Amino acid sequence: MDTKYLAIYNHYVEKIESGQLRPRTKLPSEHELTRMFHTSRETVRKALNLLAQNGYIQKVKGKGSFVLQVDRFEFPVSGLVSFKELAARLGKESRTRVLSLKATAPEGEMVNHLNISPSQPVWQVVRTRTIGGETIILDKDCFRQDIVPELTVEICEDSIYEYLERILEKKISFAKKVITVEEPTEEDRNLLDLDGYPMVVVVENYVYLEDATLFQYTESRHRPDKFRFVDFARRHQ
Amino acid sequence: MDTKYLAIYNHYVEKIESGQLRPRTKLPSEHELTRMFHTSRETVRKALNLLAQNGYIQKVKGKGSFVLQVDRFEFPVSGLVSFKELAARLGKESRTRVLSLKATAPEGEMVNHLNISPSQPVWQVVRTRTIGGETIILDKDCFRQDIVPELTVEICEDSIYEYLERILEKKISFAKKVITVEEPTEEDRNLLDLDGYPMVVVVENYVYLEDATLFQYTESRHRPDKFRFVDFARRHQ
DNA sequence: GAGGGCAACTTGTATATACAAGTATGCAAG
DNA sequence: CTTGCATACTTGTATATACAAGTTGCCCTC
Repeated sequence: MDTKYLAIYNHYVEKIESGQLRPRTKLPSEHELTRMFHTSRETVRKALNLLAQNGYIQKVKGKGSFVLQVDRFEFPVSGLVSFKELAARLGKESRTRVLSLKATAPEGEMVNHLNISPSQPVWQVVRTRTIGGETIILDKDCFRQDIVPELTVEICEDSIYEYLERILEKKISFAKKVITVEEPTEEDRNLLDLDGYPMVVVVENYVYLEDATLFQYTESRHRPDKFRFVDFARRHQ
Repeated sequence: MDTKYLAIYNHYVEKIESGQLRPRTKLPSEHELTRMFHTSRETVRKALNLLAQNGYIQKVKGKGSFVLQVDRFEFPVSGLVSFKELAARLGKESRTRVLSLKATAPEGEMVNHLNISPSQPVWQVVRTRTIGGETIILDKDCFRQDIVPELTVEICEDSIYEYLERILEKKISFAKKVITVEEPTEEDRNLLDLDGYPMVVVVENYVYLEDATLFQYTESRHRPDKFRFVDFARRHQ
């Protein structure tokens, strides 16, 4: 709700996600919107382009903007969403257990993943995620200690992202994800309710701040039957 | 190379992907770029915002635009890329085999997936993809026949996307993907070199045209060890 | 009735301008 | 040496205008 164009964007995100605007509905034309929101056409267009980018509407030259079907309440949603946000959306009972939390020098692969010197200490966190009584996700996080100076079990049980953004006022900017499928390790078998499943889905996550410094590497290991990734992509710009 | 801002965008995509511009390099300021490209600042900003969206650069208020590390030559790349485009990028020897191609009424699930009436005939194509001697992907495509009137084995062996865009001049606009992991079916076991792997990665793909009509549903079934999905996402806009 | 063409609409691109806000630099005062 | 401030830079937002290009509907002509 910061700027004008974000206000317009959020206004329509709400209307579309809540179902007040059905798919195939035509939005008012850009000229009408400028009148409705007492602003300029370029500002309206910024909002509409954002909506189109994120899959809410489709713009057709000469015709107008039309509401698309959104079904982004699936698990897990594409993009950058924390476990806590996800669980809240699903409305399911969930639990995060912190298995270990230690400050160490980065070990082996971590040096490469975080692209730092071995002398730069890091936080290493291992957590399991339980939904509906089943332990489904094993998260192994690694944070640069110079960026996250203090970390407690309580914070890890809650939401690390929330702590970073609200308390430390660090702004998470973007992330790269790599999804692969592997055989479970001994650790996976011990910590997860694998239920006989012979593979795990591994999501490697590289998280960057606004100044493009890589400050977190996460390996998220999922039981395959509970894994689901949804992606929306436009072919050309 | 259509419009000015796309020309600037493509100019820097090339320079960044080819390595001529190293990560952490600072781009010229927006004012400088307007002079360099003989255009206006807003046009430059359109190009830069596109670069930022797609993970090529990071814009920092008060500082400038900086080149990010791009490693999008991984397999398969995120977004909407056809198998032929992918194979070309990887430079590997690849082969597409058409196992069946028939025009039928949509069966069972297809009616739901394509959201059409049972009287609307469709093309059903089953293909396998072989890379480096191993048959790794099983593709089951379903196209609306009113949109794709003619389809031959030759086209299916080449690239259906290319045929659609170049010959039919249909413009693919966006797609939704859902990635899950399942146990292989009898069909998977017969047609793929599963090599003992007990699961397959299933990518459901819903492809839409510019007028937002859903015209294709594809189920792409991958051998898990050869599957890889890369995603780039910005947290806020 | 069929077709062409004009007019009025839509979104897309490009330009110019103004001000806000974050960052870096250097200089002067303490 | 440190602090604070002014200044010149950077990107972000907002506005107004013009024209291009695709779509729709209407009217006129044949």
